[in-house]
Amino acid sequence: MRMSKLFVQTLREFPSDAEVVSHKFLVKAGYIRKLTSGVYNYLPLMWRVLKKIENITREEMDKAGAQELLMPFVQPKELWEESGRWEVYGKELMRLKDRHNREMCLGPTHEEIITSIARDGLKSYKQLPVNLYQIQSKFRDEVRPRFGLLRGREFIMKDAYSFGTSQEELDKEYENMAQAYRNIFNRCGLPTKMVQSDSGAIGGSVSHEFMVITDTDAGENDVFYCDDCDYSANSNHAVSKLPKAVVDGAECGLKEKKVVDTPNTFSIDELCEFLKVPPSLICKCLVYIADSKPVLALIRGDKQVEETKLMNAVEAIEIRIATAEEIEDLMQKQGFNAARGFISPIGMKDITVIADETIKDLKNFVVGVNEQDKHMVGANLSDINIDKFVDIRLVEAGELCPQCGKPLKVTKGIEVGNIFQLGTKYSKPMNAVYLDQNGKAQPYVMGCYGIGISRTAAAAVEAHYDDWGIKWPIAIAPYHVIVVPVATNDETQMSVAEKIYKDLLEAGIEVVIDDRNERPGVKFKDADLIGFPYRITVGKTIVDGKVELVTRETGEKVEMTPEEATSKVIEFVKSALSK
RNA sequence: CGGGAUGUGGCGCAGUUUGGUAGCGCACCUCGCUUGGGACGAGGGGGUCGCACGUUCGAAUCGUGUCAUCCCGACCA
Repeated sequence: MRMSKLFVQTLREFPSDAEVVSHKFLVKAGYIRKLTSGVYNYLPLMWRVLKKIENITREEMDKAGAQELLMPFVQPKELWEESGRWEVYGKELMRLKDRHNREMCLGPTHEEIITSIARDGLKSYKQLPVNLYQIQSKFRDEVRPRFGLLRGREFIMKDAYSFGTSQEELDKEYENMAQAYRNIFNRCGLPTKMVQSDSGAIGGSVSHEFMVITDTDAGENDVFYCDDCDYSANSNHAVSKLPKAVVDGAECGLKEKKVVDTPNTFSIDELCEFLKVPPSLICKCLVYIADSKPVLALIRGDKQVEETKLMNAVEAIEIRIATAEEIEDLMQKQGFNAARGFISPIGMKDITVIADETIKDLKNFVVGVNEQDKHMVGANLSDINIDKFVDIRLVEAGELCPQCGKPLKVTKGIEVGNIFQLGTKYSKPMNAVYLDQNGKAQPYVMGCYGIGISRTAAAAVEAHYDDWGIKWPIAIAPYHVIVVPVATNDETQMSVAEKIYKDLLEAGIEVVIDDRNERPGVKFKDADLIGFPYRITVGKTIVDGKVELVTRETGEKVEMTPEEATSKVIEFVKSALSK
């Protein structure tokens, strides 16, 4: 490719609306352009990167025995009603009507469609197991799209779905996919961590996420991990053992149960200060709204609630903390007069009370009594009605690994892939069945496996960049090398550059020659920004028969003959791609 | 959904307070000059200021409405 004809416009400045490095550089280097909120044009350079990631994914999926197909982007409401998700999916599902006023949606994921395909085509146990996948655009109408390609509304995803006859078969395919995913991300030059996670709205039981660990602020997930063993988990799923804390009020002189005045203690801090007790002695009571019903969550005062865990505990689809008005409303209905800071399960009727495991160990503790400016001290579990004890606690760094007891660490991660065990969550309601050996109809045991292709590209930038621009791993770089003649009006430089260009092309290397009549500074800056893994500079030193080979990743510059540079690049690229 | 802010050529911005018919840098075109880290000079093309209505002799500028975009929050009693 000739740089003079390459469709790319690099910008002198970062776009004003970009926050994270991948967004900034992808726009500045001319890879993407925003069309509307959360929706981007993939310009030629970007499309080359995306196709490379797609192809690596495709090769590894095929190698793992999966079969590619392509499903429609527009889907009919009827299928979504069968699974029950038309009602529960919420506003992220982009709904529309056709000219006949029939309701449709844009696919945010394809469980419904693939299940309908499977039940039409997979009638016998003899055909199973099967794994089908596609690579396609998805649309999710995010509340707040941001971070460029990392959290867009339209994005490219590889989604695979497996169908089998048993949990054993699913376990096997799940591990098979986990290995395929490791291969894919390794080949993309992106080290990932496979972490346990919550299965969220898609449902199912077992699930893992593949996280790219970065030091940039683009990671939206907290990942807890242990250096001493293999434990790692997303914050919505992580568990831990707690270090020792004061959990018996007797240690602070709170042996006797009584209600005391605690004026203006709206927060845990204020309450602790007033009563001279540590926060670990307080039974914190939070009001949540789960699917528009209030629930009470109890947790030790020094700990925080992980909402996803709580959501699962009450089997809700949506959960959020109650507003001041909702609390007021609740208190009125319950016949109490107390505001935030004094809410309590004591005396509440007809309301679900979920207590975190940390509450179990409390003795002679402090808890509200639904009376303004009062708390009960020396309280015990027998004073409270609790529906169930569940771990609803948000893990914090420094707490102890559930497997080996060493302190856990936390880091930011970008989720680029996930795998779920769906079981019969979709096959049952959609009556997607096969006939077993006995001729009996059985629902498929399903798994689903996703990779955010466009997000992976952005994550690669987050993981590989410097002040000057992107440093693509060779396997997913739009081109492998750029040949830069410093002065285009110098015949020797140009003819040597053209020769190198031609030789590289013939060797199957993806090469760009910067034939623009620009000053060298412009060419070098663009090359660094766009992120070519290698640059061969043909300049003045050509009179000594030397050109310069620059490695973008390390910045290393070596002088050598044009022939040496050519064969080095061929060697480097071939060896990198064979990995 | 709540709060804040912004919409002026492809990108980044000034002008709006104190209405007078649009400007700067980059990018783009032409010529010259230059060629190892975003040169320079000269000339040039492109926008009616998100949109609508209104006030006015006159609106980018004032008013009302509307659309869009971005940031923060939706967080712990």
